[in-house]
Amino acid sequence: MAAREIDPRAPEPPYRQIAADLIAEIERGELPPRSPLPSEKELTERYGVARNTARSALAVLRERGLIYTVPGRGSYVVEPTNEDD
Amino acid sequence: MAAREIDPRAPEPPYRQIAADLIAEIERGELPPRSPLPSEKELTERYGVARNTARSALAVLRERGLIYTVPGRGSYVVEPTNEDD
DNA sequence: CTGCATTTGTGCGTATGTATG
DNA sequence: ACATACATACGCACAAATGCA
Repeated sequence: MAAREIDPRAPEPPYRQIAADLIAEIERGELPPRSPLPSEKELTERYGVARNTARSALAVLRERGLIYTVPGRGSYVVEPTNEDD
Repeated sequence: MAAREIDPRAPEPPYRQIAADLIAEIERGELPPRSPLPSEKELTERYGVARNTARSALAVLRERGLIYTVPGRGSYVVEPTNEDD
C-alpha cells in the first residue's frame, strides 16, 4: 500500500496536501488531543514522499498551533483551549 | 570576503546566527523598511552556507513579522506599524 | 508576445547532531 | 551502547513568478 491520495502534479503541492490530510484527520477526531502523529518516517512511507516533504507538512500544522513537536519523541496533537464554546 | 561570523559548531545553529545577524542589521537601520534583503543566493555566498540554511534564516524573520517575501522578487523589510510611540 | 535572467517555491537524497527512552 | 525520532545542514534539480529587453 502506502501513498494516500497525493498528486505531485496538482496545484496544491504535496506537503500542503499532506498537511490538509492530517488536519482533516485531527478535525474528524481520528487524531485526538495528545495523540501522536505518524513519525516523519511513517509519513514518508504513507504518502510516498521524502522526509523533507513530510517535515514541511508537519511544520504547517505546528505553525497553526495544531501540534507540538518533542525532539526524540515525535509530534502530538495540542490540547484544545476552549475558545470555541 | 564572504563568510561573516558564522560558527558551524556553536550551540546556536548557523541559520539562527544568520537570522540574528539580519535582525541586527534591521534594528541598526542598515535595512530600512521596504528595503530588499539580500537574495537567498547572496546569503549563501555571504555566510558560506547552503541555500536551505539561508532560507531557514529568512523564515525566522518572516515568522517574526520582520520581513515579507514575494516569489520571484525577494524579501523586504516590513513597514513599521507605529506601536512603539 | 517571446525569450532570458533572477529569485523564490518545492522536492529529493543524504549526512550528521541532539534528545529520548 | 543502541534504536528511534526530530533538528540542522549540504547539494542538487526543476517549477513558478517576476521583471526586463
